[in-house]
Amino acid sequence: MSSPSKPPMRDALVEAAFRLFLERGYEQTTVEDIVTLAGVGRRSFFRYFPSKEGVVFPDHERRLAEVTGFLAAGGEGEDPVARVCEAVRLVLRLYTDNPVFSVQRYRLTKEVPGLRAYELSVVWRYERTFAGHLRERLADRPDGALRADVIAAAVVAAHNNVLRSWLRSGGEGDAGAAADRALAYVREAFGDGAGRGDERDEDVVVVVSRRGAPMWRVVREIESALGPGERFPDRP
Amino acid sequence: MSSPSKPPMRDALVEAAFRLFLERGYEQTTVEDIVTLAGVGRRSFFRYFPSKEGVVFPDHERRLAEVTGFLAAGGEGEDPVARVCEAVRLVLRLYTDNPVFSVQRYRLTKEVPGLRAYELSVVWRYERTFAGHLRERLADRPDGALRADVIAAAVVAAHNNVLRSWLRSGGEGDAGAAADRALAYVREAFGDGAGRGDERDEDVVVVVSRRGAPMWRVVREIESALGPGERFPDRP
DNA sequence: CCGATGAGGGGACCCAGTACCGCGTGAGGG
DNA sequence: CCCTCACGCGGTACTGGGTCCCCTCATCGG
Repeated sequence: MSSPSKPPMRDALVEAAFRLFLERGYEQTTVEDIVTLAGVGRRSFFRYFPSKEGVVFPDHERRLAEVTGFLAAGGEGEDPVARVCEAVRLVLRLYTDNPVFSVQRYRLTKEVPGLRAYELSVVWRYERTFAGHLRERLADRPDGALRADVIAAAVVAAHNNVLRSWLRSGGEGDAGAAADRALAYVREAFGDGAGRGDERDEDVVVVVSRRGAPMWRVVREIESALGPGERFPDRP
Repeated sequence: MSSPSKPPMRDALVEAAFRLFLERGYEQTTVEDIVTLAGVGRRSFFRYFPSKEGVVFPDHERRLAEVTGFLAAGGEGEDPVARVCEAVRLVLRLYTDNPVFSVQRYRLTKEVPGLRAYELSVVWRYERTFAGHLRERLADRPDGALRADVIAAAVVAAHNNVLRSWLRSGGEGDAGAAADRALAYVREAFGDGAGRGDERDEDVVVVVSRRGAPMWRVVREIESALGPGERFPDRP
């Protein structure tokens, strides 16, 4: 195992840190204060957390690894967008499984700019993981990388929207159901997956926007969109 | 004016900072080194930039203010998504107007995690500005806030995708045109923005996605998209 | 009994960021 | 002409996050 039973010292540090952060504020608490309360050496703090901000998000590193594994374990024929949506539900669960802790942390990150920045970088790593997964599966599509990036960002934004309003409510309500609704909106927006490759019946998708143009211009635009040499044949 | 003529000292600091960053690396350069090269006091550095990272993104603060003003100046009847897309084009121009500087900075941010985090927080502020604008205009829609957040994230992601590939290419190619394509994809995904704008020059926009379908099916789809009774006439 | 290993502690150090003060300069008023 | 007040700038010292190096000590295998 890579994580052979949680060291109790780590938990003691998180415990002590949050006690002090909530009591006197994040910036008014030094690492020295934390390790003193926890009864350990200052050096040990940085053995377990990369920075003072890191102690506020103690579980994300592991969850990121789990998410990566979850995506890699997906079957080949599966809808990658659906897979990513399930993965983001895993992330949401990291919050909803510990409502009190998450709400406390939310109150901190809302106030302290440094913590917001740190959280952004954490979320960014999730998003890049999702985008990477989608990029691989959408590589053969036109603008596959663009689609992957946009869809990943939309999924994360939907997750964040649901999470934030759940946190603002103090951890009340069914965040999971709200996430399902939000993610359904996203998937619908992208044609239920500009990613949903071959399970769609239609093998043709056409979008036409016409604003009083003569029809021959419409035809010309379509032909140029189709590429050189393509012309409209007669119908059977 | 709120910015009464650029202080030359500020530019000298940026100049000196980038010279050293590119020469010996970001983390190997101290603020002391920068101010020594620029021939000013250490204290002055922090008068002009909030942090060492700040000197790498010297223009974003002003551009953010401009974007905020641009969005606020938008007419009421306008498509808010279109407005946001124009705003993000403003952000892109901040990069494309100075290709060499942007590419140099890109090489830095790519390597240094601290700079990536800082850039994330900068981008986040743009995104929240966009989302705030959309939230106001979509407030009456069901799930208005969700849509606003997701669309803002998608727009930013499209921008980032275009920007990154332009930066990776060393500043070659027409990033503006690529951005138009990418943003068109986003607007298409969201129903062309829940209300299209008519400020575009072209009176015809056609997007065709073909996946090995027979041409007559393409034609049929287009005709059905055009509405009942519409048929393709002969070209002149 | 001894050497190796690894977790933890201690102290020195670097540097970003801040607070405070002191200096020159330049404009305006007596 | 001088005084002074404001202001841009510099210098110094301090706090605190983060790193490095070395020490201790416990455990374990030989």
